[in-house]
Amino acid sequence: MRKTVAPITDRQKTILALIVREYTETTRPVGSKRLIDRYSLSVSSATVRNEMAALTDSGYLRQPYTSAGRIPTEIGYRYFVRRLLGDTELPMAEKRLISHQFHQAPIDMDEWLRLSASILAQHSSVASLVTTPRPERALFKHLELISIKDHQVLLVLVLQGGEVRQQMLTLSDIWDQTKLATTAAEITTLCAGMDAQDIQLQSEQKSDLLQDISRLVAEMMARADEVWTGEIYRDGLTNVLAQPEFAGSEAARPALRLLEERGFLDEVLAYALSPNINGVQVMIGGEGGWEELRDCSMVLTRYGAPGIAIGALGVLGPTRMAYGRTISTVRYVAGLLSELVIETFAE
Amino acid sequence: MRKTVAPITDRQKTILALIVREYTETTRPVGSKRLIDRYSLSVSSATVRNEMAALTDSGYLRQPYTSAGRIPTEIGYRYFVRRLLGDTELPMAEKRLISHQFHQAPIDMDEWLRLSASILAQHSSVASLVTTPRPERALFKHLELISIKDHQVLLVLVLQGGEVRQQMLTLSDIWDQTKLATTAAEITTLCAGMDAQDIQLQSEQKSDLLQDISRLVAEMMARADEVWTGEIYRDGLTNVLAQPEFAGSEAARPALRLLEERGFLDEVLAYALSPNINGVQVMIGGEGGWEELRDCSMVLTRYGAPGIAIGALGVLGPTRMAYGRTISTVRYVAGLLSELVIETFAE
DNA sequence: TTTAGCACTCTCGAGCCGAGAGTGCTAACA
DNA sequence: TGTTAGCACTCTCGGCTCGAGAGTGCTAAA
Repeated sequence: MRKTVAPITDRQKTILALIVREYTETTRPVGSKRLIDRYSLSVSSATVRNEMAALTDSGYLRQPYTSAGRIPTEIGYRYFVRRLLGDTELPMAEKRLISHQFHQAPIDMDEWLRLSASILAQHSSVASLVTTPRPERALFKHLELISIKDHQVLLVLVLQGGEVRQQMLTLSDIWDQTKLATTAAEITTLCAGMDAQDIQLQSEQKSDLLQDISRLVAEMMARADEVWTGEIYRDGLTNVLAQPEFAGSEAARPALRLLEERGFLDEVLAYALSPNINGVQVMIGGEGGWEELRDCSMVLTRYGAPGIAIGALGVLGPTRMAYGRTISTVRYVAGLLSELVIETFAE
Repeated sequence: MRKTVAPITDRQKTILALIVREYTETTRPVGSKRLIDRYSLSVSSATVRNEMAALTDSGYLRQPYTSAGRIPTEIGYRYFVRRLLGDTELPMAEKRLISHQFHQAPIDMDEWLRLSASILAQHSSVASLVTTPRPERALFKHLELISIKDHQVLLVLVLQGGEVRQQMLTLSDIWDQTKLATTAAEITTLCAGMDAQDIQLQSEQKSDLLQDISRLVAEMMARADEVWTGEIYRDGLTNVLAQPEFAGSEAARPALRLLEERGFLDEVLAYALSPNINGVQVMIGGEGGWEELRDCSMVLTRYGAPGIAIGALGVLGPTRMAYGRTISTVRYVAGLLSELVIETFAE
């Protein structure tokens, strides 16, 4: 299996790239004849055959059955994406189109996210995934306590960056709105700009209602840090089903099923958001160890700005996807969203 | 086509019910022989054949091809659901199971809704749909204005019932936090318990910042009334794909696609929420005029309590679904959610 | 090292066929 | 008049064969 390091000639690179390209377009195994017919290669089909045999030995290609055309293996795709695929830019016309859609929409983060998901899905005929942005570390901004009924109090916590979290709580005693407002104002002053830990620490010196509430606030902020409670916008799930390789087969179902599972989403998002990862990430054929994604790939990236707010977005499609186009679309949309995040949240 | 009014004997009713039942279990056309084998009918297969021929003439049954078994038509299903299907109750054991799952979960409306979607989906192997609850008419509760940066102000609007809506706005002048807080408090006092229209009306007598803000509040509340901006929880989309009648065919894809379309969801939810509709509604085979749902049915209902908060939930599955079971599950989950809404929001 | 030629392999779709399930009709029966 | 047994007939479905076509690997010559 360590054959991946096998040397690969320039001509083999060309052929591999052509096969990936041809296969992503036709969804059929690519033969030597087809290759020289379609692309003006200066060698004969026999030579191509020899090179293809070599690429097959090295693990970059495979044959679905004896004496059929070749299909890229996961290794082949990976090599293609990492080495052969230059940094493709989205054509200017498409950029303009997308940018136009963005600036037409109402100025509302929710709508922008929904729109991003929709654009990604349509543009590459894949399923898309966009999270809400949030600060890397939740920082306290403002607290409000609103009496709803008897013991019931609505706690509204505003984080720096404008994220709002609410929670209903039941107090053991009854407090009137004035008292609640005073308490909220007090905490707002005391905790301004603090993170979960700071608030937790200093809550210990307080007493009574003040202590209870600020401890709860600390908890809410800690939760905001570790679990992605934000919304996840999805779109185009059915695009994947429309792909010819999944037609009439059940293969796509488990992959789509995964997009409904919180555990999977948390893991994937955590990966995309991890600070040591930069740029657009491509996971080919379930690299992450998710058996269900065998015939699928994901293209993920982070967006936003460190210190302000970050989020993740990405795409799930067949392993045979137009990586160049998809990657550049994902990158471009992430760029647009980043700008919007900065405009909206910067302080 | 007006044959639906054709008289139908008791024996025919029995046979229709058995065919629906048998077909939902086996997914195959049901023949006369199979029917008397499986169920102890006191007549011969020839008699059953005669009755089946009559039911076919009347439009309740159809044959996929000459001399095959029978399948219920949409008319057949509709008759079955409206007339033959009594008010089935969920078995006690299942009720207990579901209720247990509910009371184990954390006390958080979001989680409950997510859980409801998941229970509905799993329990009937269908795709499910659950909206957040909200008051029938948005009523003002509390307003908060938080200075974020220079001209940027975060407006947090709390509606009666605890729904929170936020919006970022840019003011032409710079106001400090104290001034903003005073303004917010003023509006909070003035507008307590009002609806969108009242606020709109009285905003005209005010001036300056006060007028701008309260007009904006009125707009936000009006929007809350007409468009469902709340989250819609979905689950089990892939369950539909797993149904044998959709295996290896593209038929289910357009239906699932519909569940991603805002326009469809808005219409369906508006229907389920319309006050003149009561109880569980069944839409068979795209009754609403949605061509994409030809082979699908929806089971929808409202939940919550009028005057407090209401929401909608439902299910989308193949026309051949276990209506009894599905309807009672939908009804039961709606009941549980209603209780939770009342507990949480009642005042 | 490249290429032409060739025999060989394997899939895919079409066509064929028999088993099986189910029907409608007829005639007898209660 | 409603029910039933018997029967000839119909149609699908799965398995089978088979030939066309695409593609290969090998060999030998350039």
